[in-house]
Amino acid sequence: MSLLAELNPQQRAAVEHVEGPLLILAGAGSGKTRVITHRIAHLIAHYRIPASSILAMTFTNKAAEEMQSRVASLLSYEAYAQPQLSTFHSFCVRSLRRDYPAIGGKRDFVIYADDEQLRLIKTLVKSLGLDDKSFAPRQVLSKISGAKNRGLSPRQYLAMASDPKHERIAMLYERYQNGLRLANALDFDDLLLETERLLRQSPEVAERYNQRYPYIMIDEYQDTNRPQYELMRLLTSKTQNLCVVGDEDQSIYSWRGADIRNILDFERDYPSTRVIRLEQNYRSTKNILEAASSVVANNVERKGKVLWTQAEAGPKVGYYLAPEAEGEALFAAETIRASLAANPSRSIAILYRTNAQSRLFEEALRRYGLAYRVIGGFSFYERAEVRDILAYLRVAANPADSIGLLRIINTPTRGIGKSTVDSLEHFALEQNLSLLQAIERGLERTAGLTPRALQSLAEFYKLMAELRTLALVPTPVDEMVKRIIERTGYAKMLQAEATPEAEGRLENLNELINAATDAAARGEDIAGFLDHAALISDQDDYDPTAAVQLMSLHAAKGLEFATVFLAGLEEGLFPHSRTSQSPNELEEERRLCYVGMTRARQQLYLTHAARRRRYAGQASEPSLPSRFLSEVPQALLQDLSPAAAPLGRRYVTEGYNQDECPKPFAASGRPTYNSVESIHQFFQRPGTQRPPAFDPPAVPPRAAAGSNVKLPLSRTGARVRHAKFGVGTVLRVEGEGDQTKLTISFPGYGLKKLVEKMAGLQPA
DNA sequence: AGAGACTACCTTTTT
DNA sequence: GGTAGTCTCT
Repeated sequence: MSLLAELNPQQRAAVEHVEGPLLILAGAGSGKTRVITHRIAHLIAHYRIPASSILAMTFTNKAAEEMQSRVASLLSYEAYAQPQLSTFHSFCVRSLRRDYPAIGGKRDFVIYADDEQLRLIKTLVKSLGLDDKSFAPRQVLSKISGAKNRGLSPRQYLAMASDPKHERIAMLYERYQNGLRLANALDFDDLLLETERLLRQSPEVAERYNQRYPYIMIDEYQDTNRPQYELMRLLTSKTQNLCVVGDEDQSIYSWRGADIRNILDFERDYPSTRVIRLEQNYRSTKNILEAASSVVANNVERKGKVLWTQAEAGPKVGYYLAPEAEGEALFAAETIRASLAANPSRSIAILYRTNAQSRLFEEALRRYGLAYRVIGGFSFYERAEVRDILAYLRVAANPADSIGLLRIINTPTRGIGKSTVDSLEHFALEQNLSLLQAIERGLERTAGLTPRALQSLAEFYKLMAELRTLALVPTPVDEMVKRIIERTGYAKMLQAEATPEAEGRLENLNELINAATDAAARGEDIAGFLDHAALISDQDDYDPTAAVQLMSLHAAKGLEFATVFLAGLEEGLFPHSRTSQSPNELEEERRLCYVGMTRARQQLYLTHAARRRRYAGQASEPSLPSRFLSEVPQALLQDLSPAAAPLGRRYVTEGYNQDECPKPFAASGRPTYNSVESIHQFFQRPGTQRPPAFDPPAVPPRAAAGSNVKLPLSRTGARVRHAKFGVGTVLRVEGEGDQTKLTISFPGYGLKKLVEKMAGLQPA
């Protein structure tokens, strides 16, 4: 049958495997997604397994969607029932919303994401009188999360604590869980752990789920953590028809609890496992594959699979050393411009280790008038105004949510200040009440509050009571959102501000209303909408239509591009300084490098800068080349750096300092990266041909832009049309002449800052 | 007592 | 470049 015809023998074996456990070790670009989607389609079309019996877990919602559509396109008819494709987390939310009461849980819990978790930790750190420098909320949170993922209760954690600091963290852990419980909230870890508990403690539910999903598949298996593993075991205790797909070389989430043992132990826990290796790479050229393989070969902890390809060698891997980080970005922009001029539909990505690096690339691309899209960093649902309105919605749905309440109690400002909130919090803590209850009681007995504060509180309470009533009716979620924006005075506050920023925020709120309208149309209620907002990730924004994509290396997992720039290859940045202490973490960085390199189909560029400023502040500091660079065989590289710069010598040695450059793994007795001297020599080699240096578009001094002739489009309020974004409204005009930059609001795309000259705008 | 200006400190990666 | 926390003015 045609489903199998286009597969190689290993892929085919995987697709035809039906019963019993199957472990697919799939190298980068070996057709992993293809195998999963074909297998699902094959199970349905050939073995007549009902689609509804198949459950496939992915890492992101986007991946789930994509698989869904690929499966649908493989099946010649419209499947009546869809296979269940979802992330672990959304699967858990659905399960708990349905069956949590079976173990005494409440269905109407809220999900505390990052923001709320941190807020809760912060208040706890403060309430225990601890110093938030030695107990940095972020760090505390990750310790707690680590403990949870290892299955340790606060008490067990305390028992293991070997110093006062960890004893305190155990205390915080206990109070944190308590805080969640009081707020009727679950964090991301709890979603998994509580579902696990559900399946363990309710044999009836476990039985039902086992029967419901006799066929289970897991994608990106190398990035699952221990609770996910347990969950998987519980779901497959009956049939063991479990197929997992992973690649230990692409395991990059151990910091989030991903446990490589899940791959290594699989064969032990499922003794009848069949193992299939996919080692033929269909994605990249030989040069790219070889370069990437050489890097990852420096890892000790791996099964050591060898990828091969029939593809041609392709161009060499481009190498570029810029004097400054700005130059690195300009090189990318210039190269992209040339590449798009030759082939406008080429997909291009700039990948970096930290999201903060995106800024320079954005500026360079804007300077070249190139359209781009940033994945990650600040997502829509992380914007303050969006989170504010969502917090109103959450509290309306769940009045116990004190963290949410704290967020909105004085936003927009309504005269409930810090000291009022402080005394409310004290009161709530004393009486063991939620904050909203505390307000209610406080109003009754005016507990030591000023008349003015009481007045404001009474009004706020009335507002929340009204919203609560609406939520109970229940009111459609888009109606709720509109009502909140109106009734809280949020819209009025932003209108009054009358700045471009406020305009943008209003725009975002409109987007939120749109999102809510869509949700309502899909039949989602308030809780459903909130779940959706909490579980959506930046990567779900991924839109393959924009030519240039900017994202972190982590966000690039699972994607591919014709051209990839891997930027910031500098010691301390990549590998990141926080990781180079431990061999394990360093190996993870190296895998991350491997993941990044293998995203490229035809052309890969490795770039770094000799100097870089840590913050937007002044001092730029010397950077050493990343050890990963020296792990790429020299023969595969083509040096594109500007001829003018005396490479290597100056940059590499200047500012070199024994402390900054961690020693090679002396413990293992064999150095895994070259010494500074050899890097030095490596970059010294003569005779490389260099292309002529390029001139970035010049930025003339402001005063020099003499002509005050304003193009007709550059006035605020003008309606313009853009080829990609459609019709939008000009919100702000900066600069003059050729340098005129317009901030334009495009419905559906948000705010864009464009260089007028380059953007090709038409009056609309 | 609250609101707005000012300043130190910061940044890994994210479901 | 951004934000959370502190200081100062109303």
